[in-house]
Amino acid sequence: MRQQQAGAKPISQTFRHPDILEIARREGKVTVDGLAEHFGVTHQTIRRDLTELADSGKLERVHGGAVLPSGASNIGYAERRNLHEEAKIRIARACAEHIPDGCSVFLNIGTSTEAVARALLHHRDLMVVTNNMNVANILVDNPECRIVLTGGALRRMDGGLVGNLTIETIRQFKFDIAVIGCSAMDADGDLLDFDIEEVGVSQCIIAQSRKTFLVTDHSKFKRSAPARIASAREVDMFFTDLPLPAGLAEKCDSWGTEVHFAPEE
Amino acid sequence: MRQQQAGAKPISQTFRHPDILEIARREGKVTVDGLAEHFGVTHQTIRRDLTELADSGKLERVHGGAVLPSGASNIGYAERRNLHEEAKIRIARACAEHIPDGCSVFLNIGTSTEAVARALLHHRDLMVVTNNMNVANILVDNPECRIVLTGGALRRMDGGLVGNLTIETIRQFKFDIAVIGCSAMDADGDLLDFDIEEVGVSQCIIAQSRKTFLVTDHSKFKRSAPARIASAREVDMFFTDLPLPAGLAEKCDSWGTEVHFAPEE
DNA sequence: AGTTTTATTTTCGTTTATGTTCGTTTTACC
DNA sequence: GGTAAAACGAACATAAACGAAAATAAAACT
Repeated sequence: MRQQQAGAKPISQTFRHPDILEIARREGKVTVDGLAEHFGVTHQTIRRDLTELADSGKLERVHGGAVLPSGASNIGYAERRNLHEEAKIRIARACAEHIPDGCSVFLNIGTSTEAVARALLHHRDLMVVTNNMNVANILVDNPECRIVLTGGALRRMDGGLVGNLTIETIRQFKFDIAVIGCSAMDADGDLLDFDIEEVGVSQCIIAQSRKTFLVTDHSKFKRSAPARIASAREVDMFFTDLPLPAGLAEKCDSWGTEVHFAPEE
Repeated sequence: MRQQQAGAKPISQTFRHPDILEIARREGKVTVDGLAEHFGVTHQTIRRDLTELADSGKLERVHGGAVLPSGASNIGYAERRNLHEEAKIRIARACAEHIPDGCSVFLNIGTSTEAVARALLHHRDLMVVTNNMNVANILVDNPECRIVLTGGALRRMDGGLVGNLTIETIRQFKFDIAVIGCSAMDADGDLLDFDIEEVGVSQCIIAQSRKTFLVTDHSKFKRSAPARIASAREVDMFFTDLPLPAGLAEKCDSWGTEVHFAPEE
C-alpha cells in the first residue's frame, strides 16, 4: 500500500518520525521546541511532523507539542508511569549500558523494568525472558532480540503475568542477568514489595540468575511496603538517580554491591 | 535457466544488501550519503539498493536514506489477516454465539481465532487461555474476562508463543472449549498445518478440552499442508462460511460433527 | 573470440523536504 | 473581558533528493 489515495495529502517520510515516536513513548509527551532543538530544524518542520503523526493516529496533537493517544492502558498505571519519568529513563539507560549484547536477561514486572526494555531496543542478539506483557510489546520492535514470555494470568493493572505458572517457568531458566525493581527500600537495605505473590517471583528470579541488577528511583527510599523480597546484599549492581542515604551507601560498599547513579544531564 | 516471474521486477542481489541491513539494525537508520561513501559507489546505486530492500519489506524508505520498519513484524501476516476478512468475522461471530458466558476457553494461534477473540469482547465472566499475544492484547479490553497466557518464545511473525513451555503449560489445564484453526483441510476431513511444532500444540489442546471448535474459512479446503493435526471427527463444532464439499459434509454428519455456516447477510 | 546478461554510472527533468514569511488562532496573564 | 505573547497553519522559494532512461563497465555464458 505505498500508493497515496487520490486527494489525500502525501505523508512525508523523514528520519525524524520514528525517533519522535520513540521519544513520545518514553516521555509520554513531546514539545515542538524540544524537538526542534533536538533535531536542529525549525518549528514549522516539527509542526508538520506532528501533524502528520497525528493524522496517522500515532500521536495526539496539543498546543505546543503532542502526546500519546488517549486509548492507552489503565489510568492509575499510566500516571505512575509518568512519575519520575526522566529519572527512570536515565536509570534505565545506565542499566542497559551494563547489559552486554548477546546475553540472556530477565525483566520483571514494573515501570522501571519497562524503561530498561526501551533502553534495550538497540541491543543485539539478546534473549529476554519476562513476565511483563508490556516489556514483550516494547521489545517486539527490536528484531535482534529473542523474547520469551512466562506463562501466567494477565493482570490488567500493569500487564504482569502472575500465578504459579510464572514461577514454574522461571525455574526452567538460568539467566546471565536479572533486572528487578521494588516498591520500596528499607534503610537497612531490604527490598520490599506491596504484593506478596510478586515477592516469590522476584526471589525465584534472583535464585536463577548469575547477576542481579536492581533499578529503583530515589522515591522508593522514602516509602515502605509489607513484604520482603531480599537484601541489597544479594544485588550485584544497583541503579538509581540520587545518592543513597549515608548508612545504606556504606552497607552496599561492604557488601560489594556496586551502586551506579544516573545523574541529570 | 533462472527465469524471473512475468511482471515481477528482478531484484539484484548484491553483497551490499546484507551489510546495509546490518548497519540499519545497528544504527536504526542509514543514509544514502553515508552508504555511498562506505561502499564507494554512487548515490543512485544506493538508492536502488534501498528501494529494493524497502520493496521486500526489510526497510522503510525515507528522504535521504531508510529506517527500520516501524511495525517490525512480518508483512505477510498483516496481509493474511485482511484476507477473507468479512468471512472471518462472520465465522467468528457464529462461533462466539456457541461459547456461553462463564466458561473456560482456549484460543490457539491464527488469524481466525483472533477474530473469535474480537467476537468475545462482550462476553462475560470468561476465562481465556491462549498462546497468542494478539488474542491477549485484544481481550484486554474485555474487563470481564480473565486472561491466561501460556509461556513460550514469542514468534514475531504472528504473535504466537511456541516451544516446549507452551505444551507444558497447556497440560495443566482442562478447558470447556478449545477454539482452533488450521492451515488446510483435506477432503477426507483431516486438519493440516504448515508448522510441525504447532501440530503438537494443537493436539495437546484438543486432548485437554471437553469440546473442540474449529474455525476455518472455505479457502482452506482448496489448500494442502504437510502436517496432520487431527481428524474433523474429533471436532465437536465446525464453523465455516460456505457449504462443505459433498463427501466431507456426509462424513461430518456420520461423525456427529456439527457444521455451522455463517452466511452473508 | 563474440554475445548476452547484469550491475553501475551519468545525465536530467521532477518531486519532496525544509526554511521563511505572514496573517490567524489559541493560550496565558492581567 | 481584554491584551500580549506564543503557537499555529498556509503559501511560497529553494536546494536537496529522487527516479527514469541512456551510456558504460563488468561478468557470465556460448
